[in-house]
Amino acid sequence: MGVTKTEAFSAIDNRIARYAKALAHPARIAILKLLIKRQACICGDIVHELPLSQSTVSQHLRELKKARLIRGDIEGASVCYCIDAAEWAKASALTRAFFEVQPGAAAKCC
Amino acid sequence: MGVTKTEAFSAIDNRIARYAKALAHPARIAILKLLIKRQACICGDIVHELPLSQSTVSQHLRELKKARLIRGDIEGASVCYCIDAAEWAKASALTRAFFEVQPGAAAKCC
DNA sequence: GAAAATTATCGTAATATTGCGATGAATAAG
DNA sequence: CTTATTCATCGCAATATTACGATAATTTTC
Repeated sequence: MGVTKTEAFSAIDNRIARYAKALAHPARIAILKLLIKRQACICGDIVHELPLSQSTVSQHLRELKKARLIRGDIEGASVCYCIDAAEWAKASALTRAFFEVQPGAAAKCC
Repeated sequence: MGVTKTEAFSAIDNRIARYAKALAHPARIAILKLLIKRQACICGDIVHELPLSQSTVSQHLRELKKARLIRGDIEGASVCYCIDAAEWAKASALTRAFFEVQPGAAAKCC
């Protein structure tokens, strides 16, 4: 149904999935990398760096905002985006914890 | 268009996005956790552990297989699934590298 | 104030995702 | 051989995603 049975899964699992969903598109990976690289925030420069239309980039930024990974501060006529450090740390920690469980134990199948 | 401009982004960004997409659903997080927890692989036990129908679980397993994060070995009438250790390590490393760039520098906005 | 620049949002189109029941294919059990 | 078990796949319905152009809302510049 294109609709996820959110309530059927744990809060942690939903949260990891939420972060993963935000990263599930190369454009959003590229945007986040840009925001990190320039440290200070960027506005519509992102549009010029990506091979996508302005409206599409805006939509991706909105997705990232929805996942709380970035913030956008209005700066005159333009908007300044940046990584939300707290949420970023949370996403990083949860994802790492998820991947780090039993690093080698997964090797053998049946 | 529901279609991603894959060719417009770097191989690394596409790869991270591919892994993230596989993790972008709580059911798949739960499945992976199960596979890790039981070390050895499982088959349709997954269906009994999740509040989803057999066909839906099968579809999620297929997604995970598409991302190469798991493998499925036929074991008589049933199928044994397990984490693909090599790919798992790659996903872990790429994701970690992505998150670890400039841990604190993202704090300040404009 | 009028024109230009910067973003967000709306509308549309194409495709993807999520979920389920039903059906198939394969092996195991009787 | 027939029947049950196990799993994948098909078909369907509802919704979501990706992308773009057009438009609207701000703000700056002239």
